[in-house]
Order: sequence, then structure tokens, then C-alpha cells
Amino acid sequence: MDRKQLPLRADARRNRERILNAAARHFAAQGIDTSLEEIAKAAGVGSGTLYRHFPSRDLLLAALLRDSQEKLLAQAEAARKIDHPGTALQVWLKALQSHLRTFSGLPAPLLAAIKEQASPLATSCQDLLSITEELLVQAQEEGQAKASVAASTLFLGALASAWAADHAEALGTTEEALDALLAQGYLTEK
Amino acid sequence: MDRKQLPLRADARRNRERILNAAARHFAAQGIDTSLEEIAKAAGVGSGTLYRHFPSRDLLLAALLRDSQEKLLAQAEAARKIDHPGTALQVWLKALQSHLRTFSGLPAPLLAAIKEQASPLATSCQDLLSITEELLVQAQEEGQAKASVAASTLFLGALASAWAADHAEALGTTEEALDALLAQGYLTEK
DNA sequence: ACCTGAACACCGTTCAAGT
DNA sequence: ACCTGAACACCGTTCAAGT
Repeated sequence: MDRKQLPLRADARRNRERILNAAARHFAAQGIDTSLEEIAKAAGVGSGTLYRHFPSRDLLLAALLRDSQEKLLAQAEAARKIDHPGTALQVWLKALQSHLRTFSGLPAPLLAAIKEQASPLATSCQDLLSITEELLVQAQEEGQAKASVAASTLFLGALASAWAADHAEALGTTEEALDALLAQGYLTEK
Repeated sequence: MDRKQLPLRADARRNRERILNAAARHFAAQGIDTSLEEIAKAAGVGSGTLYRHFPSRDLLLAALLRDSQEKLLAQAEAARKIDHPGTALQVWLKALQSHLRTFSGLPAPLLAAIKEQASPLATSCQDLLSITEELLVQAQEEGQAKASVAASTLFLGALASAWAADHAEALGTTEEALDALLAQGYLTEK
């Protein structure tokens, strides 16, 4: 399928940009379940225009995540170059979790995306899962990660900890403490 | 404050029961975000009647959880009688997680309840946190749990794993594997 | 005292009319 | 080709009218 796309009319291109800016602000401030109508209003466009550019909330989200996603893939590349595979896995998981915390409420649609292949978030999610698997297997081959752990379990754990991270302070704990709890489970002892 | 309550008119009492039954079915089948209007319809009452009995979704939820909650408190009592405090903690956390999985989507309102004391779910949540703390401290005193771990972190971890548990199968992993990942982090080695 | 269902508010989504 | 905003649908919540 062609993905030609680009030659947007000047006003359309400007509107698209405005919508993305407003959405980034609102998603960051209120979480990803915030009202799309308000985003359209803040962007100074009619709600129909928002839907023309981003027919679903997931498509808008996917567009917003693109930057963070690319940064993450670069970090994956860096992790691959680390000698010690156990460390590489740890570095990767840390970067992954940071990505998953880009917006509050992000884990839920990402998880949903994995089930419904149709979602625009699905392929990128699959990529992240593949990278996790690749680095996990290498660590396991060197005996630096437990053989009993599956990549999907680790990935789900990362999603879960991102889900919880928003609320860590309110409960009197910290994101770091939560990460530490999770980080113990997959490494081989000592 | 008086909490006299009970002398309900016969029809009111019957309606209350019907609402609870319908809600239990719908919450179990669709998760706790399902439409209250549909629950009222399934119960054969007007929506106003549902709101008269349960002015907020959280109050309805709290009423539904009461049974499960009592069972859980009994399990806490049983855990306290176990000689080995590390085991007692493990048993408790297992029971807690099972409770948190009563309905899909339950972790979110429970977490929210801790922040807003006003919520009808808040006090019961605080109880669960207190029990976690009590059993954790005992395990720590015997050197069977890491001194660096906080009860709130463990509790948040349990909520997070309950959140993820719904989706474990879809991802090709299991609730057990996820639990195992989390279970490693708080015990002292060997 | 309690119930009902119409009414209101809010928001997601579509689409006819405009430029 | 793209935009606007009114229109529709859905659901949570309230309340006047009924018994």
C-alpha cells in the first residue's frame, strides 16, 4: 500500500501541528483519557478537524509517541553494544519503563493494542516486545538471567510498574522502590 | 453519627438485592467500568433507584466487595498464626492479590481511594495496607524479608500485578509467572 | 418512603454546508 | 481539499411527579 500522504494544504498542516501541540500538553497534564473536544478547542479547530487528522484516539497517541519511540529504539541500539548481557537487559528495561511513563494512563491502551492487531500502536508494541526478548535471551545464554522468565512476563511487568508509577508518591513510596522490587525477579542470584 | 439504616421497606430491600445481583454479574463479566444504566435495566429498576441506593459507583463497589473483604480478613488472621513470618507474609500477599482480582479494573478505584479519604473504599484499603505492614515488619525482624522494602511498595506492587493479571494470557504469559517475578523482590536470599 | 422515567449535561463521533 | 459547528448517540446524574 502507498503511504504517500504528505502534500498537505498549508492550513491543514498548521492545524495538524496545533492539534499535536495541544494534545501533548493535555495528555501530559491530565492523562490520555482527557477530553478530545477540549483538545480541539485548545488547538483552535473544530472537533471535526481533529477527527479528520486523527480518526481515533490511538492514532493521535501513536503520532505523539513517535518521538519518544525513536529515542527508545536508539537506546536499544546502545544497549546491544554493552558487553555484559545482564547489564544490557537492565539498561533496556529501564529505558522501556521510562518510555511507558511518557503519559499517565498509557499502559492500558498499549496493552489493549497487543491484542487487537488493528491498533496503530500494535506494531510498535510488538517491536518493544521483540527487543526485550532478544536481550533477555542473550542474558539467559550467559546465565545472567533466569531461564524460567519469559519476555512477555517481563514486558507485562514493565507495563504494570508504569501503571503504578503515577501513584507511587501518593502512597508514600517511590518509583525507584517499585522498580527495585521488580528488578530482582529476573536476574540470577549474585 | 448514627448508622441505624435497616428498616427498609419491603420493595426497597428487594430492589437493593436485585441491583447487587445484577451489578455482581455485570462487574464480573465486563469489569467495573460497565454501564450503571444497564445494571439498573438488568435489575428491572429505574436508574434513579440505583442512585438512591448507591449514590456513587464506589459505594456500589464497596457493597459488592464486602463478602470478599471479610474472607480476606479471615485469611489475615490465619496468616498471623503461621510460625514462620516470611511464609506468613507470602500467604497474606497471595490472598491479597486474589482479592484484588475480584473484578477486572478494580485496582484503579482502590488506588484512587487511598488518596481521597472520602471514598467508601478508603478505610478498607487502609486496613489492607496496615496488615501488610504488620506482617512485613515481623518478617523483617526475623531477617526473612529485606529491611529495605516498604509496606506501601509491596501493596502497590500487589495492585500493579492485579492490574496486569487480566491480560496475562493474552500476552502469552500467566498470572503465576507474573507473581513469581514480583515475589522474588522482597524476600531475603535463600 | 420509595419508585419511575423524562430531562439535563457532557462528550465522542458524524456529516451537511461552507470556503 | 479542508474546515466548521450543528446534530446525533450514549451514558451518568438529577428531580418532578407518581404510588
